[in-house]
Amino acid sequence: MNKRVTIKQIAIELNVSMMTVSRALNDRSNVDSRTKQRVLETAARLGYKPNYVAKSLALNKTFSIGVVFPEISHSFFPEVIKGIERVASKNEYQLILSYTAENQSREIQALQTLESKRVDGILISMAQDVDNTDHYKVLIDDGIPLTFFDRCATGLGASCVRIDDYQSALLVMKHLMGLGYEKIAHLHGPVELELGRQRLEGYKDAMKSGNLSFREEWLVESGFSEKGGYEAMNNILALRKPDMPEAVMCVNDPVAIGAMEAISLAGLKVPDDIAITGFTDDVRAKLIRVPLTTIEQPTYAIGKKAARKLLRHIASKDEEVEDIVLDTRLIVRESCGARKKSEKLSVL
Amino acid sequence: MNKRVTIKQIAIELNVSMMTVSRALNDRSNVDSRTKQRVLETAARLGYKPNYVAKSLALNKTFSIGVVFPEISHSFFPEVIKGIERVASKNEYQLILSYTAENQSREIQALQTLESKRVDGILISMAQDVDNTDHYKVLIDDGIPLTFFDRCATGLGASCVRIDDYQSALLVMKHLMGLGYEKIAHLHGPVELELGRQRLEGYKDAMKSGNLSFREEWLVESGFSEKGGYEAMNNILALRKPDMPEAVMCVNDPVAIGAMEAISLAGLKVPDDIAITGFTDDVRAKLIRVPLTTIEQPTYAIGKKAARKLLRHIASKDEEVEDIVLDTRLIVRESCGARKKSEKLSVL
DNA sequence: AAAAATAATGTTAGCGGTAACATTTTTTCT
DNA sequence: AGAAAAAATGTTACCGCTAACATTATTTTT
Repeated sequence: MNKRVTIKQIAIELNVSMMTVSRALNDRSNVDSRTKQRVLETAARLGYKPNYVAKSLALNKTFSIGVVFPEISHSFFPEVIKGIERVASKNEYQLILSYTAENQSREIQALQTLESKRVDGILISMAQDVDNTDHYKVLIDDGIPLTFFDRCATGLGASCVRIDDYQSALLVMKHLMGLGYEKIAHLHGPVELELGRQRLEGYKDAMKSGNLSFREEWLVESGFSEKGGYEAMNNILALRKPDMPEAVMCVNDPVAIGAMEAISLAGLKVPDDIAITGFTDDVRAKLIRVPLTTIEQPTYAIGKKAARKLLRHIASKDEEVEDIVLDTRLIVRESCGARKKSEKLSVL
Repeated sequence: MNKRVTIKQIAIELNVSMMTVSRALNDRSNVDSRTKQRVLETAARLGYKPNYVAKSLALNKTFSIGVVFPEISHSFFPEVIKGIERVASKNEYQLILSYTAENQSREIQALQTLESKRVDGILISMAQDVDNTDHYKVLIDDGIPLTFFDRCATGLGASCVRIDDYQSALLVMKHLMGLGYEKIAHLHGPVELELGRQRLEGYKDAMKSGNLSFREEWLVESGFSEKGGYEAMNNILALRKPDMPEAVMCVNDPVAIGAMEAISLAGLKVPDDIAITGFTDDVRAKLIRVPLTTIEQPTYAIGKKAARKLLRHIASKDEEVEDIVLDTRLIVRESCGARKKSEKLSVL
């Protein structure tokens, strides 16, 4: 391995100053075009590779943004990251990814490291068990642009790109209630997260507006995983017959899938015995035995919008803090019996 | 935003030299314990955050590794990355991710940027359309540890973590042939990739060893996507009846899923009319209407092993170059009729 | 208690690049 | 042609931190 080529060596080679070389390499205006030419040639000949570490130190800018996310196994976050990557790479930013596994301490650790790496900004989707926002405040106080996506912290003066969880929950509930379901349960996400609260509120308000009373036992926290959904559903299934809900609105698709598994193992059928709804439109939602009625989120767009917003925050300290809310869409499949009913109708 | 706290400020505050502060912060042995105590306290009080950019420049080490991968939408790579992340974060390395979208020029660009960012090493899975390996050689010549995973370039003296594609292909073929299929087609991946060639060789050798003749029309390149599988399958379906294969071995699950779509749209049934096999065990494989017989890869383990190997290369220039081959397993589901047949058997 | 060994701290220089200002060269203008 | 303006290049200092060597303070040894 040859010693790394530096600007200095190019300068010596051409008998000019380092600054001239630097200017030529960065395509500044005030360099003689012939000089620039010679510099470029020599750089190529010697195999010069700029050292971004040194450049970052001198410029106090790293051209990298941190992306902190809680989960990677399911389809939502990879797709969001793809959107982020698209925008970042177009703007010559690199992504430093940190996975938190839904764990607050890992999240804190990740943010500290990213700050020490002096990333120019951070995109973050909160971990499930985050119970306070001090570690975000530190970053904001230190002037590091921070933009949330999907799972946002409120009241910190940071931008956020998300869907309208409350309205989307209403959408789902309207659908269920329109199909005549009255006893509706909700496997909800962590109430520490705004997203969990909003979907829960949507559920409650929909029940209220439909004059439907609900039992406390119909509210079970499930987290966001299949396992959580499975266990939460088993709590529901353990209820006495008269207390058993006819439909269950799940906080997301993995939970819904876990719940369906529990229902199936209990010898019951979806949607005949219990209707199920999801949220997210996981790749699996349309493929499972009973395709899942769910909310479609503009996943890729969330990533792109979030990245764009962050880049604007990076470009200007005065960029306005925004709460960007993207539209969702209800996808009706078979897990609530709607399709079947309409099929029946068409047969009539 | 307060000005950033540096070692210098701590040094002035305590009236010691910067070196003493540096040593204390890095927990070196030869610092008076009381001094160390005072430094740590002051650092905490002032809100000192180490600047890794400066540290990296001084030490010529960035504690970050680049991960270059071609696809993120399906489940394979996210799972591998999860494995990589696990090992990296345990060793206090950060991941800089670069997504190439199966595109060689993006791959080249990504590698250049990573080199300029002076990552300590790079993990890479080749893009589909890579047709030469010069850009890898540059890195290797520059002494940057490079380890391939899943899709490896051979003959470059770089370590590689992968499965045995040839043997796995044989496994699939043996299964099909054991079920009595003789007219077997293969939707193959790009032959530029070792992986594509190996699976293709496995197919050919299996046919040969079974004394089965095959037509050239049964070999169709499909790439790695659903769309590619769909289109390639349509080529097969356009064959005259007597030339039609009874089974199709697909290079991976997305291709198999695309192929099944094409078959279904052609009004045919899997496995009754045509049997299908996949490769990868995508999350969807067991969920689709006709669950897919496929090869299970130790995805997470590939990530972990690759990361460990790379870290060892980083730690020592003398680390032996290895070709690490992990075991796979055939998962028999219903897309070849095997399950059904055995069910029939049990009824008898 | 003086010499030797050890521990603690300090000094200098450099990692590779760039901003800001200074100087020299070239061009433009009257 | 000489002054002024513009263009090209050079010099100095610094970004924040650490290695390597130098020095000073402390402890150990006989």
